[in-house]
Amino acid sequence: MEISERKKKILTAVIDEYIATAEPVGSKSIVESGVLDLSSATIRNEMAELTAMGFLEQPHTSAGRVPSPKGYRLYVNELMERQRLSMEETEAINESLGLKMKQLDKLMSDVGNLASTVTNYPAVAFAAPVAATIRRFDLIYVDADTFIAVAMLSNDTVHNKLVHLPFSVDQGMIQRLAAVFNTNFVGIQEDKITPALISNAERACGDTMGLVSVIAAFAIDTLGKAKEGQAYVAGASHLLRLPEFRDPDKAHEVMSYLADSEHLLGLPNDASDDDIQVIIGPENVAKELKDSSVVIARYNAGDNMKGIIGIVGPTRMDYSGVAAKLRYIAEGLSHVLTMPEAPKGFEKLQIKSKDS
Amino acid sequence: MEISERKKKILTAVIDEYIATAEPVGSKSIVESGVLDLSSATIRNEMAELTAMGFLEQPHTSAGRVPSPKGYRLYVNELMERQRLSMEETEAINESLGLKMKQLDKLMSDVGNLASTVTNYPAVAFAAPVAATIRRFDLIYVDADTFIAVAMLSNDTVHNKLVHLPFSVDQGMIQRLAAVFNTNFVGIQEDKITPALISNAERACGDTMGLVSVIAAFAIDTLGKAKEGQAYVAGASHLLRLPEFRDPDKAHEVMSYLADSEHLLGLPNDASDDDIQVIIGPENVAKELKDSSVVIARYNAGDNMKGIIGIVGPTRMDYSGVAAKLRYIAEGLSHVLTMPEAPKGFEKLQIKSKDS
DNA sequence: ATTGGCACTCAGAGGGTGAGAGTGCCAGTG
DNA sequence: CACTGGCACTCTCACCCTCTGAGTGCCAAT
Repeated sequence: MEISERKKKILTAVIDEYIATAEPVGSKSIVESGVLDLSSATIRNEMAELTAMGFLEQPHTSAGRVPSPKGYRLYVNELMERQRLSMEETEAINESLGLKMKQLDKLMSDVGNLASTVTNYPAVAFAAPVAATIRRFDLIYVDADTFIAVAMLSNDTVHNKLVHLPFSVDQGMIQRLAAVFNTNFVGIQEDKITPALISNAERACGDTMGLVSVIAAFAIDTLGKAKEGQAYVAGASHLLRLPEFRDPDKAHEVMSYLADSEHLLGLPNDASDDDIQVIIGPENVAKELKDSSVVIARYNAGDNMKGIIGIVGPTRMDYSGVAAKLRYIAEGLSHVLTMPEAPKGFEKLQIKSKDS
Repeated sequence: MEISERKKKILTAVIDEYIATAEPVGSKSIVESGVLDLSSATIRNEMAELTAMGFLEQPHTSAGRVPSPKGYRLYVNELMERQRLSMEETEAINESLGLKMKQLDKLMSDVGNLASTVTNYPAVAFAAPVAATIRRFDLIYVDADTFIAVAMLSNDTVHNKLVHLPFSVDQGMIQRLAAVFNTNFVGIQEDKITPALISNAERACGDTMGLVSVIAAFAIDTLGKAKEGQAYVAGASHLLRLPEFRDPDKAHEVMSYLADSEHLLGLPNDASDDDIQVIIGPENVAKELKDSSVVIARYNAGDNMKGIIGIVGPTRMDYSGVAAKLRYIAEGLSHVLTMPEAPKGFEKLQIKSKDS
């Protein structure tokens, strides 16, 4: 079944209108939009056919048409025009990106907030789970019963933990521990940290008080976090602004789904494209999102770590605008994150820290 | 104006009933509750007086009574009984607490989640802002153009930052930098980090490439975070479950208020009590919360850092239950956080890391 | 002081109605 | 033959009205 050029134009007009108003679109408003020089009767006939072909839907006999998921899909794939951002928008984004610290794990919640603010939809940001290993290990001696464990992972994130002990250790022991961890725990994956390995390490540095266990627990925890990924949601309350979520039960369903980060990490399973990915309504595996659409962009943070940033909204979403904004943010992020730290003048930093 | 014992009993019955049902309470249901052996007419008279005294309110002439903020206040201060937690509840809380890492800044979101789950209300958790100083500074050399900056603050939190440079530095320089920072930047507050100080430090270690600035920016950022405190919200979607937030506009108002952590940090300004603090409806300074109540508990994390955990809900809140749960969590936390790290057997840690 | 009774009030549910928006179809037209 | 104007038809939604029932306030009786 072919779809004529004219039908495409009508479909586009219907979707644009519906995205703007959230109300079923009648033949008359298409005529008024002026994209086609036809009478409403002709449009009606065409719309009837589009309905028969499954691109539009009719809430009830005497209402206008509403795009179906299939309609949105065609729109996203072919019809929508690539939107450009306004000066204000690009500037706002640039500014936010410039101010941020450059470490992915600390960045995610900020990026989520940024995306949510810019799009007016809830945003989810997460680091794609990777099987990370420890690249480097340090123990910093603070005082007799306190030290800091620092682990740098293969994905370029750094984690630390302050450890208070109920007994004293001397600085030599700390150094031995660090050395042992750097030889035995570096480069291995989480599941390779076995009780046997621990015992070995304990013997190697003469630890009888379970210090190795404490540090190993930290290592496992840290690697576990990397493996599971971590997700943030920002701006969930934007949902309540939208007419399709005025029903509190529906809003609650989606919001509690988003609140559980386990769910979110399942979102981008079919990682493939470099570009924007759009998941429309029923295409979502999760039934809680069957009336919602998700737009996802990926960004790179060095070789080993990928971040994902997504927007959740109703199927009637401003796909074009959201895609443009996400694309811009993701590109900017990749750029910022892969660039080395450029020392700047201090004055600038001072100002920045004040209005943050 | 005295309030008789009998009036108190009636008020308590009205509030308990209203908390449970969210609907105006009539004289008849008080009789049925069986707390007093009186006829509905007598109760009516008493309720009329309670209304005149301002403890109850009437939505309209022929509806039952609803507690006023003044009524809730009396209830919270005098009438409500201290609830005990069930075995299941205490166990659930204990388990969650036991599994957590012991660093306050990493703990907050977890604690928020816990509180929200246990109470079924949205929870906010934040570290009380303190004017922290850096207690200790370390730079870890990774490779020629990469190092890790680690700062331990006076409030016993540790922050790190991975720094990639667009040029090389040698290990000696890193050591000089660390030494300079440890002599010049330790023990001072954020606003004492001036351009003059930076220049001095630059001269002291012969830095011409802005390295000192980069590290100083990290210091400022870290101290700034401590000074501003940091807030997390968990379980905001619980609001939507409640009849008083079925109006999406109202829900939106409160949720977006909660989403902005700046607002939250203003909440506990009048820190004073050691115990639970209850803020009822219009007692809130923020007008967005004028129909909501906030229950706050404080916990200690070492000498210099205080954490706060709060629950936000409608004025019709299960004050007694929420207070009991928060109290329990806060006590447990204080306990866990002030205890030194007790090394445990590895098997336990292994299991723990799997089901987390 | 307490109670049973009664008249009164008022929000909210239920039901009927009309307006308006939109459709489908058909006959007419260039 | 594609397009259009017109018309009958459909259906939702907003509005209004009525009626019910819960709850009150007050009063006379105990």
